[in-house]
Amino acid sequence: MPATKSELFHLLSWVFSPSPFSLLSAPFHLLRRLATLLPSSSLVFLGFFLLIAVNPHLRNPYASRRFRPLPLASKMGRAPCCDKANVKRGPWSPEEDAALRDYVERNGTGGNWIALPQKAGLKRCGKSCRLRWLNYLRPDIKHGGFTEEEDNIIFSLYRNIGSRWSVIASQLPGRTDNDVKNYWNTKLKKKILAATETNTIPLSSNPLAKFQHSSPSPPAPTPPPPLPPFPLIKTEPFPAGDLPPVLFDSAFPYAFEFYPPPPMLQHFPDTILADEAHVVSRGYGLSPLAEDVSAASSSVTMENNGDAAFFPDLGFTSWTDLLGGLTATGPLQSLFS
DNA sequence: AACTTGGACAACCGCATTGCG
DNA sequence: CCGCAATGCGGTTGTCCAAGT
Repeated sequence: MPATKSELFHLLSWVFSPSPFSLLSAPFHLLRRLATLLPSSSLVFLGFFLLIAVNPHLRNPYASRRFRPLPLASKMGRAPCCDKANVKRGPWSPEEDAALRDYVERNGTGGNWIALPQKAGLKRCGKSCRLRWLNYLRPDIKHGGFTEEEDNIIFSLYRNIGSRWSVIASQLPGRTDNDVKNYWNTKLKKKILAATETNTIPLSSNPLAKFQHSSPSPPAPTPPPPLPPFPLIKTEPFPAGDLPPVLFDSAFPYAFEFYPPPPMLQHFPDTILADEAHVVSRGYGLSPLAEDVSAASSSVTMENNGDAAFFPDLGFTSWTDLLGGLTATGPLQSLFS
């Protein structure tokens, strides 16, 4: 289809000239030329395609992700965990809860959650059953509000290991990772921020003072030992699969000092941790239990070296940043923004 | 009373890891 | 060692409900 000189001129004008007239006219010339070449059905198809392509609402007519079509990946590579078209979703009914509870109490999970729903007579995905059991139906689940003691543990661990909710939850009997995560996101984070905004708690002391037992909790048996001068931070990256080697607490010593550390954080008083002359750290090392828990967790990998996963919403890119920030500026303000 | 807003939490999703043949 | 299925995990979204307008 040889283009006429006039059409070529318009096209080139459109590309190279800033003239609004040529900008307007050239596309129409092209479309007119196309129309003479393509059958009308093709144009209808093309128009429809453009309509869909430029309109996100038409691309995805499903307002709720509940009804979102399966992503392409699930149709090609990775097999879905269950037939989503034939499983019930959404909130569990009391009858479903009873069926699942009865089945698990009588037969256990059998180590196979995928096959369980069929055996238990449930039209649910195995993953959904597992989640329901672990987060809600398990007999040892603790429902109800979190105690101040739990607040302290969560905050201490979050500061030290970040959002590894399963590890944190493992230190709170009866609590699930989902529980802890929701509690942190909806309440505890705000609670701590509010405490820092009252100015009653200098950041150089204990941000958790408000939450710690006042009475009749036992008084601090002994005052904390005098802190070595800042900085006390060892800056080497911590190894994969491990918690950071030194965490410590030039800025928040009292949360640990006045409050007994959670079991996984054993106190190794006045340990000299690194390079003899300048880098000293007091504080908390990992118990064997913690190492097991940590090794079992999959969150810290060589790739992120723990840094990227740590305090992701806080703007800290490394342990060094965080620890430096704690003493240099008001960290909690940016922490929870 | 009707509607809006925001909090709380249950549930889902997709990716990473683990375990097994 | 490899590939696949099952499981674990953390981030995100949906739903319910109470309080406010």
